[in-house]
Amino acid sequence: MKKEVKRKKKRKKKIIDFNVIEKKWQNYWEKEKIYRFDPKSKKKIFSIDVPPPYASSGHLHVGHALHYTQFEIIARFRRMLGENVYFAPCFDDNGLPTEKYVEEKLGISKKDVTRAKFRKLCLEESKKIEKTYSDRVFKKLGHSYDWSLLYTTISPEAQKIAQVSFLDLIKKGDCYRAEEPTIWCPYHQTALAQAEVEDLKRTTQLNYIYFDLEGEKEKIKIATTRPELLASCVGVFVNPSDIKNKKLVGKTAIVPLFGYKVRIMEDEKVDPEFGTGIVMVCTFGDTGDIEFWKKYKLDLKISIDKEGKLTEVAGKYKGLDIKRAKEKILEDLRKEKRLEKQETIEQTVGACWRCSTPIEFIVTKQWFIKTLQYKEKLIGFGRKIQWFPQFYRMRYEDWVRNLGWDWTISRQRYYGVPIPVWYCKKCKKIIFAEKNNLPVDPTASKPKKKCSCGSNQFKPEYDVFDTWMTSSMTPQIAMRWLKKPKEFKKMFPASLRPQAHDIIRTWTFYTILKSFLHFSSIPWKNIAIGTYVLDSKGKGMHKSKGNVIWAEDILNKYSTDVFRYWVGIATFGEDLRYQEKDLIAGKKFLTKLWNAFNFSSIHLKNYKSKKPKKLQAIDQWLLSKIQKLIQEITKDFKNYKTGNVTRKIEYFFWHIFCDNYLEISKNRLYQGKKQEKESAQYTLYNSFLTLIKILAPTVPHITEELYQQYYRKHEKVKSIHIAEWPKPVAGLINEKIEKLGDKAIEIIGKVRQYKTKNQKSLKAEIILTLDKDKIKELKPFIQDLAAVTKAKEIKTGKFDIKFL
RNA sequence: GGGCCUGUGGUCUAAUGGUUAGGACGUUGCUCUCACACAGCAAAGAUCCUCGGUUCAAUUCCGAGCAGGCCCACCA
Repeated sequence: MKKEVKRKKKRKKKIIDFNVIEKKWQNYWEKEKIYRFDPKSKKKIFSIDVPPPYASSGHLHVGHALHYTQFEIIARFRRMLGENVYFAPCFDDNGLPTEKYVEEKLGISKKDVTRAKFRKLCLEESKKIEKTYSDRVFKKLGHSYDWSLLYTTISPEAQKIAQVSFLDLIKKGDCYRAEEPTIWCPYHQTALAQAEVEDLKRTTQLNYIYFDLEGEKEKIKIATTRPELLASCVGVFVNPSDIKNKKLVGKTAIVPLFGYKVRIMEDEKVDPEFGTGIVMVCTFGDTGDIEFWKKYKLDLKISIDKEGKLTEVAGKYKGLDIKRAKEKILEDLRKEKRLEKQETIEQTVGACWRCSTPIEFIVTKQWFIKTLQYKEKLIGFGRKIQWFPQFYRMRYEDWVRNLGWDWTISRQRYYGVPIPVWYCKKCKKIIFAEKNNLPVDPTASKPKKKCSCGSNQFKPEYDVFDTWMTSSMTPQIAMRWLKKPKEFKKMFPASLRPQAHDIIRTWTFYTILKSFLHFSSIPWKNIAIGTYVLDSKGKGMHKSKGNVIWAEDILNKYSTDVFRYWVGIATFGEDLRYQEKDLIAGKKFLTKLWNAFNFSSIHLKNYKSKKPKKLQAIDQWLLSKIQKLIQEITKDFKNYKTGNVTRKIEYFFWHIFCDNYLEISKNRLYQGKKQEKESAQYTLYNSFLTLIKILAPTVPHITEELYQQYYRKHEKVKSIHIAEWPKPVAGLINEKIEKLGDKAIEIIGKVRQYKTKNQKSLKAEIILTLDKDKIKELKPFIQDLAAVTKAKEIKTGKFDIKFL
């Protein structure tokens, strides 16, 4: 009972109020402009191409918070290394998510209001969300952005850059408008890029349909999941090696219900095992159809329109949507006894990544950027960039190699960057906006000059750009390509692009593409792929699975620095399982750091920053080890191996510094002679300062607090975050002394073990007997050895311990 | 179907071509020792996924397999 009371008292005394510390220093950093980028400085620039987050008003997933904090730690490290860090915060407020949010929040549909009005509403809402987001997320997480460099993807500057990019590519011949089969979402009624298509698993009916053969009694059976496309059938194919069907080649089939004739041809791509081994090609059911259509120059019969309804090509089925048309056509086939059977099969189809509506392939006029002809070049540029970890480069290369389409950049949406183009109503000529008038919204303005045909009547381009058209220019937007071309030149290519691996095929690819097309340059020297957070069982976190951990809950429960410590154990490119015990360990670590500081500051009260003539052996031992630590973690940081950094510091601090060095030094600090004490104080001062410096990028609040409490008055620099990163001093590395010190610690361990086994208190006084050689060797450590093991006497002989 | 990554005590992980495979969490015992019981000390706990190969020597290198994860493609 007494014990309990005493325990509680003690505990109360030592608790750190993280909340107070965090707010205090966040305000201080802001007030003192600690993280300002200095455009005039001659220091080496480290520029970061930050992923613009979509500022959702909802909660923030731990994975997302980790991702943004992970490279923020790198920014802090580089700043302390003495580099001029260009770290611009940003928001992505361009595109469908914003449209959807505004529609939901205001209870309107974009179709109810004018385009201009809707865009205005989107802008207003984005601004509001971004404000709360930056306060609640970025500042709360202690991020060190230079807020004066903020940009948003819908800002006039960003729009201008997207439009300039477009015009430049038109000029270079890398951008064109064409009527092509395009990936189409019938729900959103817009074209999509290959990257926006996701797999959708579903069960469907495979229908076996009889086709007549011209001039023959025999019928053939064709299996299809899309009977509604019968009206678009433009050819029938079999595999040339398919014995049972080969005889059909060259004959003519008659399409049921519609009665027209199509040729039967052969192609190796046909799988003789699927269905009946006979395929009908329609324009268009899937990418295979497009391939056949192009390869054999088949007819074009468009039977599905932009809204997903059947066209006049489908005759009496015109106007029906895909689902109804399928039902009706199957019904009619059944009536005509042309439907042999139906099989239920599992099928994966491409679907719109936002609404999961299966995509269609529709021929429309769209704008494209050339990609296919540059594949090899783009792979080459990918190799000029350093990837962390390196294997992710393979993902990029695989994607580039397998590209099947040029990039469709036009979207049939409302909110987005407009395509700066008009069409002459009279002669249909395309009129491009003038570069110095950008950004321009063609629906709200007119070309400055008449068309060359003399007409003054124009039809604006209503389409807007794919959001990646802007996002692919983030290095240019972030570093003010158009506004400050001189500074831009100094910073480009950027130093670092941090990003998630799931958007290598989009963001990475498009950014490299643009940089290649506009500048013949790589966009950044390094790309670091962030950590992907899984749940404790190793599964991805998804709202639908109910296993999501919210960052806010963790921050409230454990504080920002504890959260950041957890971020610190992650390594770029490696998955991390979320486990609460990791946060508990982080919390313990910070408490230990706090306590070690309390101890140190007591003994450093009257410290005179003067290096003693001779450092004692144990001090040399610690200083030697710390030089190596600095060497290693500086290298690890440069290679984005942040997990190693944290692990190494943790081990050093806990086991070398606290468990051994401090314990051994206690005697000297409490009752040592002047010389001994000064040596210990010097070492303590410098090693602890080094420790909080190397921890500062990861846990910026507590390290600032400790720095300000004690070191500021000695070191003068106004924040630890702009203090100089420790440099390893080669002269302090001493292998011999390290080995001896390690041996002394080994002996201390043995003595402790012996005492525990014999159920003696660790304070029990002993006589320690050591080999003659060992005593000689360990002479510099004998005094410490005696003090820590409570050895009254150290004698020569075989290793032996006697209790007094 | 193709590509990439991973596989170490109960759990999470580290290092390593050659002594007792390191640490954290958890478990057990002892100790409030003057920074810290959110601590210290100690103990128990591992066929280093399986099978082959290279080697004097493999948990480590190579190959195959199994399992998990991710990306991509195909699916008429």
